[in-house]
Amino acid sequence: MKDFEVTINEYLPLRDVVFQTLRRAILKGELEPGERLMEVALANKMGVSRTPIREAIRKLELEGLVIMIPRKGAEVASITEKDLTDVLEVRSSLEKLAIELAAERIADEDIERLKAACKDFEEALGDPDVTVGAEKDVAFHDVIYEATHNARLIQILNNLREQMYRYRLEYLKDPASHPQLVREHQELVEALSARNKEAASAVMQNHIYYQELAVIRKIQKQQDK
Amino acid sequence: MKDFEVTINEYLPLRDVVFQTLRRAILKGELEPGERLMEVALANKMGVSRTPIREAIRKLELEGLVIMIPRKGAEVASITEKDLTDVLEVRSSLEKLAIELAAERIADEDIERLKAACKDFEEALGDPDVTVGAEKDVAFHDVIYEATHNARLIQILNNLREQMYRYRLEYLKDPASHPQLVREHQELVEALSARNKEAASAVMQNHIYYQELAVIRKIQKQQDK
DNA sequence: TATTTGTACTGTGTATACAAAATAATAATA
DNA sequence: TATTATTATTTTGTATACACAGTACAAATA
Repeated sequence: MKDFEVTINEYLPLRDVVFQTLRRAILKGELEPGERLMEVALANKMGVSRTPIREAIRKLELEGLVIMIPRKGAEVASITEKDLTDVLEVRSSLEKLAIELAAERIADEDIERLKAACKDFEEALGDPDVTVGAEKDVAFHDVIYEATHNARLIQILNNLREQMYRYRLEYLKDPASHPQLVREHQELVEALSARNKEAASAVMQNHIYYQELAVIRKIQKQQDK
Repeated sequence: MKDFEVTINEYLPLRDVVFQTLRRAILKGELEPGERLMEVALANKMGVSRTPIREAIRKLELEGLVIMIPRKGAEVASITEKDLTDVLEVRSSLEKLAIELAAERIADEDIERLKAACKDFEEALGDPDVTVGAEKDVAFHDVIYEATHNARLIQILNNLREQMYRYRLEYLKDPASHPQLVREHQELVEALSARNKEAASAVMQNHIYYQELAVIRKIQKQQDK
């Protein structure tokens, strides 16, 4: 009867569908900061009742993506440059921790996965659609995250990364920077293969630093206009 | 009419009351890991309907304090030693970041607040009720957190600290360690006053280290029994 | 006896109903 | 005309209702 084991696994409560949808919309900027999230309107638009909407909002609230005004409802939290630099400050510190832990703990098979991910990224840069490259970049860094074997660290880093979702493409848009990115990835692979903590850390700090510059430049440009 | 401006401010939706209640109960261990959170039962016990209960559970879910089993409901997440060491690993890294940022950014008036908090803590250690000391310890470290002027960092650190809520008293229970704690606090005050990043960082790392030892000892003792 | 089928029951997932607060709009008054 | 009262309207906060999945247990069947 094996043939009928179709994966009907993908069960998701409506609240989680709504949660992910709203989350993505906020991070993409489709829902603008300050915009009110009105339950009935959203419910109608998404073809569900208020209940799943409200439960999704509870999660967004805890994540800080929406703020609640008592008896007035939820509105999209506005992200200031300060918010983002705060995130970047924490993130770069934790990225440093992650790469150091990874250098200590990475398993041999993960090194193989890392090499593959590195190659994938390089190839993806050829694609005119930058999102392809962005995805492969995420995948590469995910391998490093997982090599830390610290679930909590991974969770926080993923969250911080998502906070910057709408800027994630910035550092890939300029093809002139691609060779450097590839080189840094390769250096990371090398350093991790050699379990060289210091080298890996140094490369990573540089790697992150340029991404941050790109993001901050972008923010400031946005604010000017 | 000033006289009647009694702070009726403290409006809290039921969902948040429920959230805080459950959260505290889980962190204290009153709700045991693996225990099911059944909505009607909780609703009856707390004298509310299922709705606020469910919304509170959504937040607990995102925080990782409960895990959802599809169509079966929520149960209290079990915290393993691995979970806690993961938390500690991240926390000590971020405490290091925090103290360094604080050393760079602390304002003069915050140094005064810090000195006061330091004294409060010392006095509180005389109290036979260790929770008093714990509170003052939290207050002291809060001043340092705030001195970082990084809201996101503060939020994450507060969260990590709460994860260890049930172990927070361990390092205060042995009076023999009190002099060292006080000394370290004083050294932190000194280093921060002098804006000496390296010194502050060194003291903090030591300070955290011993707390971690106490917590880990406690966990292992719990697991043995 | 072992296995299946049916049935009742429990509890979640979602929708709807109702009450109270906030806001906007309109009428009334000085 | 400006300002206050009054009334609708909108929207949240909370409670309740209903449908369906999951489970346990008993009856039926081989």
